[in-house]
Amino acid sequence: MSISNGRRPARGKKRQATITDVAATAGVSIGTVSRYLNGYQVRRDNREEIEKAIESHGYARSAVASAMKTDTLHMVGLMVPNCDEFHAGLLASLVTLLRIEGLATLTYCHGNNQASVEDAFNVFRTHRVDALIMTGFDQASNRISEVVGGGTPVVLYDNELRGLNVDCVKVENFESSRRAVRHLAELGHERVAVITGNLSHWTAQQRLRGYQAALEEAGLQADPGLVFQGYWTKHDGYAAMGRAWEADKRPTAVFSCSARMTFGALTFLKDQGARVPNDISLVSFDDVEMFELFDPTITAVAQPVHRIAESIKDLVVSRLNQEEFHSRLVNLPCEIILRNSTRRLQS
Amino acid sequence: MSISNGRRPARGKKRQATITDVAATAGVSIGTVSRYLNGYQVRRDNREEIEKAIESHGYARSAVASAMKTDTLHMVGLMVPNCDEFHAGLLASLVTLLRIEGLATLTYCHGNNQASVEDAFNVFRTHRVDALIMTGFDQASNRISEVVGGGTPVVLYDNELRGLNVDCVKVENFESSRRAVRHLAELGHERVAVITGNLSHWTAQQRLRGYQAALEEAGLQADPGLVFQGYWTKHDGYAAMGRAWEADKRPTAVFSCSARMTFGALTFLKDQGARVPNDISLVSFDDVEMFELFDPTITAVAQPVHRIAESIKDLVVSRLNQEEFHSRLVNLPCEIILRNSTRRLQS
DNA sequence: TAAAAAAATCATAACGTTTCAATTTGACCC
DNA sequence: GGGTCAAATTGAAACGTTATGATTTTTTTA
Repeated sequence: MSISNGRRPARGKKRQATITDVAATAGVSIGTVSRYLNGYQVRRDNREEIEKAIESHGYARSAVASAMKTDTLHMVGLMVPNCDEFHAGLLASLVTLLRIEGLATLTYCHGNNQASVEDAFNVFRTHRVDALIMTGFDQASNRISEVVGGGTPVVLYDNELRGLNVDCVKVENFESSRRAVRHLAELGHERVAVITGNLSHWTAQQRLRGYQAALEEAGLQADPGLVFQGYWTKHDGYAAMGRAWEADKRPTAVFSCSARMTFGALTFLKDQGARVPNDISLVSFDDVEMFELFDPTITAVAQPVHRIAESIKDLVVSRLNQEEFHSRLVNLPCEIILRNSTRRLQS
Repeated sequence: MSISNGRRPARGKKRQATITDVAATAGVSIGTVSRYLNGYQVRRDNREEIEKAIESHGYARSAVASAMKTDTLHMVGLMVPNCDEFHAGLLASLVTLLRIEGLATLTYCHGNNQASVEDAFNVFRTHRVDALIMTGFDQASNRISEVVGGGTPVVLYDNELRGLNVDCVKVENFESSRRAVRHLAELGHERVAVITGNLSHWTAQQRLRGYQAALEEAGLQADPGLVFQGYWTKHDGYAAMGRAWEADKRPTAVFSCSARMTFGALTFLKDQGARVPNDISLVSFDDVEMFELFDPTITAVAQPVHRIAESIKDLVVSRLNQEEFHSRLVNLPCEIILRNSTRRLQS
C-alpha cells in the first residue's frame, strides 16, 4: 500500500518528501522516524532503514511543520537601521554566530523610518521568530513591551529601556566620547564642535554628554552654538560640518559621532580646501578600516564589533534556553585609536 | 462556551491569539475569519465583528501555520559571502525591496567557505524558503540543481550557470575591466599588473579576461607573471601587491579586481612609502564612497548596486508569480569613475 | 523459563491555518 | 409568497510535524 497523498502544486513547487514517506519506505511508524530525527534511541535495524529511506527520498525535515507543534522556529529577527560600515560588520558577525547556535536570521533594514520599524515588528510577529535583536531605532517601547509581554526575548544594542524585561548590550558611549574629547582638550583645543547623531537616539545623547563632560572637566565652557545635530548620515555630516565651519568663532577641533557623519564632514572640508589637522582637528566615533588609508589617517573610537555580536548572541541564546529571566546589561569598552587627524594647538 | 484549548508553554512563550479565538468572539466560523483575512468579501456585520475581535485579541496571523497549507512562506533566502562594502549595499537594498513585495529575507553569510555554503542550502531547505538569491560562491551547481529541481526559483548574482533553469543578474565584468585597463594602456602604461579574485569564481575569470583583452588590443604582451591571484580579501590584496611590487620588472600600473583587495594594495603601497599615482597607477573594480576621500582619489569601476538589487528582486518576484519559466540573464553596465589614481606615463 | 522491568514502537491527537463541498442566507422577480 | 440564483457561511479535512498514552518487543531478574 503506497502512501501517496494528494498533490498540492502551490507556486509550482514540487512536493517534498515528508516524514510519512520516509516512515513508509523504512517500514516503521512516523513516530519512530520522529524519534530518530530528534536524537532518541531507535532500534539498530530501524535506524538503518530510516537512514536509507531518508537518503533515497532526499528528505529534509520541515522547520515550518515542526514549529507548528513546538512553537519554536529556530529563527531570530534582526533589525538594523541600514548597512553602514558598523552595522554591516555587526550583521555579518551576528548572522554567523547565531547560525552556529542553530539559529537562522531574518533581517530587516528599517532605514530610521518609523513606519518601517512598525513593519519590522509585524514581520517578526507574523513569522513567529523566537527572539528579536534590535538597534538604531527610537520610540518603539510600546511595541517592544508587547513583544516582551508575549514571552519573546528581546536584545537591544545601544538602547536603554528602563522597566522592560529586555537585555541590552551597549558600548561605553559616554566614557569613550569623554576620552575622545578630553584628548582634544589636552592638545590645547578650547573651541571644540560636536556633530551629533539624532538626539532622540539614546546613543547620540550619551555621546553628546560625554563631550560636554570632557569640556567641563577641562574647565571649558560648553558652547551650545557648537553642537550640530545630524541624522547619522553622510549628507547631514556634510551639512553640520558646514555650519560648524561658518560659526561665529570657528572651532579648532570637531568630534564627529559616527563614521558616516565623519565621511560627510571630511568631504565638506575637502571641498573647502581645508586641511586636517592643520586647519581643524577631527576625532570620529566609529572606526572603519579605511581610516588608515585616509590622508591624514583619522583618530577614532573603535567599537568592538565582534565582542558586541558575541555578547548579543550569548544573551539571546541564554534566554532561549531559559537560563535567565531577568534583564541584563552588558557594557563594553571602546578603544581610542590615535592617528594623525589631530594636532597640538600652539597657545 | 469558551474555546480555551490546552496550553503549550514552549520556551516560555505565551500562547498567541489564533484565528479560532477571533472566530469565537466574533461569533462566526474560522472559515469566515480566514476569508476576511485573505481579502474576500464578508458580510458587513461580520466584518465589523471580526475587526473588533482581532483588535481586542491583538491577533496576528501566523505565517508558519499559513505556510503549512499553502506551502508559501513569503520568505526568500539570501546568501552572500560577507558584508564588505559592495555586498552590504546589495543586502540592504534587496532586503528593503523584497519587503515591499511582501517578502521577508533569511540571510546567510557563507564567508567563501564551502562547508558554510552547504549549510546555507540546508537552512534554506529546512526553512522552506520560497526562493533563493545567491552570490559569491562556486562549486555548488549540484545543490542548485537540486533546489531548482524542487521547483524553487533561484536567482544568481554574478555567476554563470549553464543548463540550469536559474535567472542570473550580472554586470559587464569583462567589458568594464577591459575599459578600465584600456584606460591605463591609453595613458601609456605597458606593464600593467592585475590583482584578481579567486579564479575559481566566474567573476574573477571575467575580469581577468577583460584585462587580457585590453592589453591585447593595445598591442601589449599579457605577461602571466603580472597576474596575482588573491581571494578577494584585503589581506590577499596586500600580499598580491607585495608580489607585484617585487616583480622582476616592476609594473607601472595595477588593476585591482575588488574594493577589499584595493584596500590591501593601497595599504601595502602606503607601508612601502610608495606614492600613487607617481610611483604606480591604480584602478579598482568596485567603487566605494570613500574613494572620494582618499589621497589620491581612486579611479574605479562602479557597479550599479541599486539597479542590481532591483533586477534581482524583479526576477524573483516574477518567478514567484509564475510569470516566467525560462532562465533569463540581465547584464548591467558599470560606470568607470575617473579620479586621480592614474597618471600618464611619459614615454 | 516465567515474570517483571525497561525499551521501543505504534496510532492518534494536536498545532493554526486554508480550502472545498455542502448549506444557509439574502436579493430579486413574477 | 413561492421560486430562482448568487453570495456568504459553515464544518471538516488537510498540511507535516511532535507528543502522549497504549501497546508491543526486548532485556533483566528471579
